[in-house]
Amino acid sequence: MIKVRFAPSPTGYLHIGGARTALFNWMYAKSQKGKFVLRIEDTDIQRSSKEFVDEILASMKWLGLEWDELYFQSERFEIYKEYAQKLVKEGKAYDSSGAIILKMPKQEVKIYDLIRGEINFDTANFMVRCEDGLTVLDEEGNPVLKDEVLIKADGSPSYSFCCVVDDALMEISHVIRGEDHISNTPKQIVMYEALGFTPPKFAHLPLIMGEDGGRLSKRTGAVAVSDYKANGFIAEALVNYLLLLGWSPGNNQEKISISNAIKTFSIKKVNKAAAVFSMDKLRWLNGQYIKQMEDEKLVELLVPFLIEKNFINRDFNSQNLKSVVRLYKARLPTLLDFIDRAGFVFVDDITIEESLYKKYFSDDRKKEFCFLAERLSVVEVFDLNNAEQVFRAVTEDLGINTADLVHPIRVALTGSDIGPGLFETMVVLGKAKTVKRLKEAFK
RNA sequence: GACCCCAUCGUCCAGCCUGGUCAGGACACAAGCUUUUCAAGCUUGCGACGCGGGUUCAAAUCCCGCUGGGGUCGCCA
Repeated sequence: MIKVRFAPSPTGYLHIGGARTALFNWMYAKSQKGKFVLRIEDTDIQRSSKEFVDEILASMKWLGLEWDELYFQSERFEIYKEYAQKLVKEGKAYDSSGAIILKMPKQEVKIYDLIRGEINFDTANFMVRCEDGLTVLDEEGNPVLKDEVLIKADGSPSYSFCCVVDDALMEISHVIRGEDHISNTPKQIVMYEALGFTPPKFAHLPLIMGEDGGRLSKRTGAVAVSDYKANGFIAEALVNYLLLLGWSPGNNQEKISISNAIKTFSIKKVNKAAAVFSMDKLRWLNGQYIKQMEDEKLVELLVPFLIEKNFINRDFNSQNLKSVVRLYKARLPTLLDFIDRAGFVFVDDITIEESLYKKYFSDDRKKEFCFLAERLSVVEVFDLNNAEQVFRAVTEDLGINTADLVHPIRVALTGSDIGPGLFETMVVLGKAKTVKRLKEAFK
């Protein structure tokens, strides 16, 4: 039975790197018909918080990474203590002013990593060092090995120890985690051996780097999964982007659902090299998902953003909203862009920037605008066809170039000189607002 | 510094295991088409096997070294 786990620490939000680790664990479990365990590593009582636990659970659900079992390490302190004391009795660990410390044996440790192959360590390299960097020697002149803390002086267990005890007790078959954990794997293997447990198989995922090549940080883009949600990203798009970061179905496919991905997912095919996170590509992919999404679904996702902005209230007209959405769905990298670009539809009055005013309103078109407004105001059915016909007739009557009027009018109606076709925009805005904004543009 | 990991376009990924197709796709960038502006879409272009040695008839692919990047060295997780 394949069983994997994702073990975040609730000392911060679920970040993009953790999400990728969780995703790969989840995919591996699903592809192998195994189980996915979520283990909250809240042994650091000071730094852990309920708020972060809730945020992590919510983010996991948002991404669609449901778990089969959920554990909290803070509820298992007695178990860890019991195993530590067992090691003391067996002479493999010792007390030191309240703490329990594992005696580090001098030995070679082999790790078989599913992604990287064999990795060799020698515990002789885990030496105690002075502040000046020199190694500490014993009476015979041999380096003193650094023993591992199992239980801290305050009685709380150390990370490595809980991890080993839990993985063994929870019967985790594969430990899939970030590459930053390679270095503490040999120490954990020593613990497995001391406890008489068989170590699981390991797979160390390449890290995700920021666009500057360094660590992923706030400077290089959002880090928390919840920020991506708040910034208008689609969960499926983020998952799609993340699963292609270090893995590929092998056929140059860029858009792939998680359910299709698990059909061909193989942990052995995961890349070894770290990947740089590209916000540009994520935005492009997100736009692809938005463009191909059902209108109803898109409206549903947009509603919370619109309500928050006070653009609509709870009894909004979903038919109207859907027509606005249709107009914009092909040009949205994120849901937030809809708020920015289509906001003019929902507010009573718009403001026109000084620069746009200068650029498009330097010629006084008050007469033309009002003339058009009058003609539009008597249109019975304010649809695309009629709006365009009236507009064309007006430009013909006035002997004016279409383009000379189109651009200033777009600015007058939307507050921007970029956007969809003018007549579609008018229809979506509605007759009343269109006429009003035309009349008031030159006031 | 010590130990460990890694190395194909600016970025992500395919090709590597099982040497032999002008090294392929995507993002970004540039140009064109379309057009009522902006997107979207379509077409085209730009652009990489880090370096040096081997092995071989033949190396992106196998081996070694170098260089470069990253990770870890907490009674944090």
